[in-house]
Amino acid sequence: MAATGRLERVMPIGALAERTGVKVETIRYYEQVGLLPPPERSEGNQRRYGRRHAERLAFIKHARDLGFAVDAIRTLLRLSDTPGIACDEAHAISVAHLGEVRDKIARLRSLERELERIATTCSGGVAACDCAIIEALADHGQCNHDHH
Amino acid sequence: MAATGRLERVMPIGALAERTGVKVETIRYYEQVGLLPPPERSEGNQRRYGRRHAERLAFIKHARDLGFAVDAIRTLLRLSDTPGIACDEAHAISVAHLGEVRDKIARLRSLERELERIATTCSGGVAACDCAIIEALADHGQCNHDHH
DNA sequence: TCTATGGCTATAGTGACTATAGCTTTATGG
DNA sequence: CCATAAAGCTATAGTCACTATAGCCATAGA
Repeated sequence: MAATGRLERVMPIGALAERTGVKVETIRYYEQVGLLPPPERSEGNQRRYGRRHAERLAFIKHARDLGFAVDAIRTLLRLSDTPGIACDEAHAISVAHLGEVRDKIARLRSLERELERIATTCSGGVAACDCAIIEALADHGQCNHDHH
Repeated sequence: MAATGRLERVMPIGALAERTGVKVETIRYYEQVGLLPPPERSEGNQRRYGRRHAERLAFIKHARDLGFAVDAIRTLLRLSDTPGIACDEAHAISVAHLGEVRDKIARLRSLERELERIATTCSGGVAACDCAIIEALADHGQCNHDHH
């Protein structure tokens, strides 16, 4: 008895992992650090997940893929559980993160340019070279680039 | 006696740190992991560095600033100690690293675009919003972007 | 000689997982 | 109905490249 609905949506951790693309160990880790609430357990103490967990984990994965820190995600999740005034804070978090991403892009671009310079100075195989790459690394003065 | 030259170039770890912009703790860490050879010690067991160490540390710092992994730097340093055939391998390392940097830039650009979309959908403060940012994170289907 | 500053070692903490060891549970086929 | 293989469990340690702490010792300048 106690009919559980037409479709049994409950699944073990491996199925959730496969469905969301998050590794089993990582799911357990997210539970441990309080991102994912502890699910029900089977008689034999194994985790059993439902649709809600799958959705929450998808949220977490998406945010992590976007580079949000676990701590920021904790806040975003809290906001998503409190639909009222969520917007302002969520907006601030995204904007701050966007700023960080843009910073990182700018820094990587400047590294790209210097690496290009370094890597093309000596194209390898040349006997007379001893070695431009290593010299470039040794002598920062050659580079007009401020790694801050 | 035992004249040490016109100029005493020997310095303690703090001076080396200041000169190179690498923190004291990080210098000791580099020694521990075998990037920087153990220097001479004073009577009282304090590290005393010379020009060679400063140069090697500058090499390490520059390479780290460029995003080379400590392991890659170990190889580059080995190559720079073996001037003969160094070039090919150094070139390969730089080119591989340049590839990684370009990958990272591409991924960050696509994140930038999605974050822009997310952050501008709801500009904050709007009462009717509940909340576009959080919905965007919850529903990956909205995003035409493949985080791989 | 006193003292402020700096240096020493050893150990633990960071973030976000990942891996391992040594068990127990569950699903499936005979 | 039971054996077995696959999957799950906990607890702990390892990863990378540092960073921080505690508690002690050395050095330089007044």
